[in-house]
Amino acid sequence: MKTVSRVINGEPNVSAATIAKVMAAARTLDYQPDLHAGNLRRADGRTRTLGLLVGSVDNPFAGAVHRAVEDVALQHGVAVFASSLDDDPDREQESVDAFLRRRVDGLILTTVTESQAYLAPELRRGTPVVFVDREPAGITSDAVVSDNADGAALATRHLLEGGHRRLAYLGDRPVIQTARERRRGFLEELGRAGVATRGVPVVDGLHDEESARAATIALFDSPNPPTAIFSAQNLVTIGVIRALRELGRHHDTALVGFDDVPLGDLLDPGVTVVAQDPQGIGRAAAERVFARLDGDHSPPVRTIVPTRLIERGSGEIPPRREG
Amino acid sequence: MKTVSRVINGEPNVSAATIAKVMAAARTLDYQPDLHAGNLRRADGRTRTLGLLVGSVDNPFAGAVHRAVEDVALQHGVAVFASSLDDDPDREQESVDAFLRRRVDGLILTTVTESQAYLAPELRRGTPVVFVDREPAGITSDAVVSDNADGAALATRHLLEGGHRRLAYLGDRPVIQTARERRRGFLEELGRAGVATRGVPVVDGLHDEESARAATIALFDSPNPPTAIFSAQNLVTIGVIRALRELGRHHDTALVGFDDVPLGDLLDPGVTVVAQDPQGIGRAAAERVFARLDGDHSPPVRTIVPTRLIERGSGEIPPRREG
DNA sequence: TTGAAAGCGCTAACAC
DNA sequence: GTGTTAGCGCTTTCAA
Repeated sequence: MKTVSRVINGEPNVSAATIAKVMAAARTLDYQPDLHAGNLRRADGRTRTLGLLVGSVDNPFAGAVHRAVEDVALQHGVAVFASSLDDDPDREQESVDAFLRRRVDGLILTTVTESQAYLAPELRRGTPVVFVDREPAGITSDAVVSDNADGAALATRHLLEGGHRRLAYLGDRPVIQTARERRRGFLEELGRAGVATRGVPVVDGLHDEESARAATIALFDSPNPPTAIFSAQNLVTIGVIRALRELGRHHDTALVGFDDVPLGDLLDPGVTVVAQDPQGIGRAAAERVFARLDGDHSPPVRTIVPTRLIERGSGEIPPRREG
Repeated sequence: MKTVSRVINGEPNVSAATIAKVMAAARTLDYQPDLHAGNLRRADGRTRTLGLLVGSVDNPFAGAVHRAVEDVALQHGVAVFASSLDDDPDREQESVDAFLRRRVDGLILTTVTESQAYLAPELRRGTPVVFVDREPAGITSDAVVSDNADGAALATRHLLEGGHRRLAYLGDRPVIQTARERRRGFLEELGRAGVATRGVPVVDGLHDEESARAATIALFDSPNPPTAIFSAQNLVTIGVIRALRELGRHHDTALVGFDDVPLGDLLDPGVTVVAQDPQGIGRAAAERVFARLDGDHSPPVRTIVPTRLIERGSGEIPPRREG
């Protein structure tokens, strides 16, 4: 009997006796319905599956985003494919293709390609695409991001208010949209404060602890080293901390990082950061996907998840007085 | 023409002209093959999909495992579903069901159920199941684990060799197999060293930073507090560190943790740990799955990934001399 | 309340 | 080299 389908899906109009028989058989055979086979014919065409692309699944920011997405997805009976981007445009394309070939119902993406126009056909087909962490280019779709320029300005203002005038910027590669925004926020805040930006060290292209560490050491190998550092990324902040310790400068050089650092409150000094809210970002992104799936056809939304300054000590170190 | 299939899959015996025509059409229509539809009929029945269940995707240990699994899977063109267990047996069952309904080719599981016998039918069906971090119960299958008892003994021996005799154990809930193993390793090592275990504080059931912090504070609210602590889990270690600082005891109480702690080398004192190798565990587990899929039908293998002691300071603090 | 027939998008097997 | 036919496990539609 093909009434089996009715029983499995809990549809009405089946006699109790039939239900019992089918259930018994299912148990004996360890039957598990094949979701994908059903989806092939099902009216809504949903695979109850979602694709998530993050920086790397082993990075704490991404982990928090992932977890929040999973929690929302779980409530909808949706499973999530997770992949790591590694800031590699080819990997982005391959991951997205892999998701699409598996007919995910929605996409939550951190991207590194110059343009995501390649997603236009999929968007037209009705697949919800939500960008997280970084905003899309060459295409318009929902996005959930931190206000990077604003957060960077907040960090910078904090240092300026502490009396610093010799600041330095250390950040990630400018191909990354958030890196550009954070640098912009830093420079604009200096401008607003009337601090001349020429002569301010702006070191780009740092991607891991080691390059940040080396750059910091180089920075201090100059006649007039900065009294305060704004490090615009996670790993960069850690590299800076290592360097300052090596130089014995961690108690006389102020540091504010963008994005929180694990155990940042237990270090000495505590690490002052502009923290993002990765959980909030993940949740908002997943909710956006499900709203779209539920028929929300309003224009694309840009959701900004606030950042906040957490003072822990390193950002409150006053400028050195020099003779 | 249904020769399309041949072109898409790069099969031989198609003329160049036909290939070109098909490719052009595919491009125009933004065609993406439906992997699942194909799988329905394909001989090998592979979905090129894998299910991974970890403690929580936002925990650093799990993140590293996940990343390693992803890297191996990627080489095989396999996408991975990741879910969080939260040490909840119901969640385990639901996640596994969700994976099975999606016909994953293999399963990599951290479990918390008392018995995983419920997987027997799936195993008989030929789906490779590899247990990670914790060993299976009620069923036999491949497993990739750290040697928990051995690692705990290593940590304990290190403290004993430092001259400590008043040790304390702080660990996770004993429903968790690794927690039991680590406790066993600790107690057995004390026995081997001829240290009486009665009177040694063994605090179980700690699951997060806060409970570990409270337990540590309680420990010091006694006439003869320990001079050395073995904390048998990640978050427990962090809770202990917080408590020791609050008590001003972090420089006169030795501490060795099981499982590494982020930035453990930057704290003061540096955190001595018995580190696991989550990357190695993830890689080995994924390789096991693919070996099984490639036809390896040898008996189940238990792979032990070594732990290692990393001395950073906290574990080398000598016992207090008391008057 | 139940079942039979068709078809989802693809691949297998076998013609042509 | 290319096309045809059948069928994977399910849901849809419609008839009984």
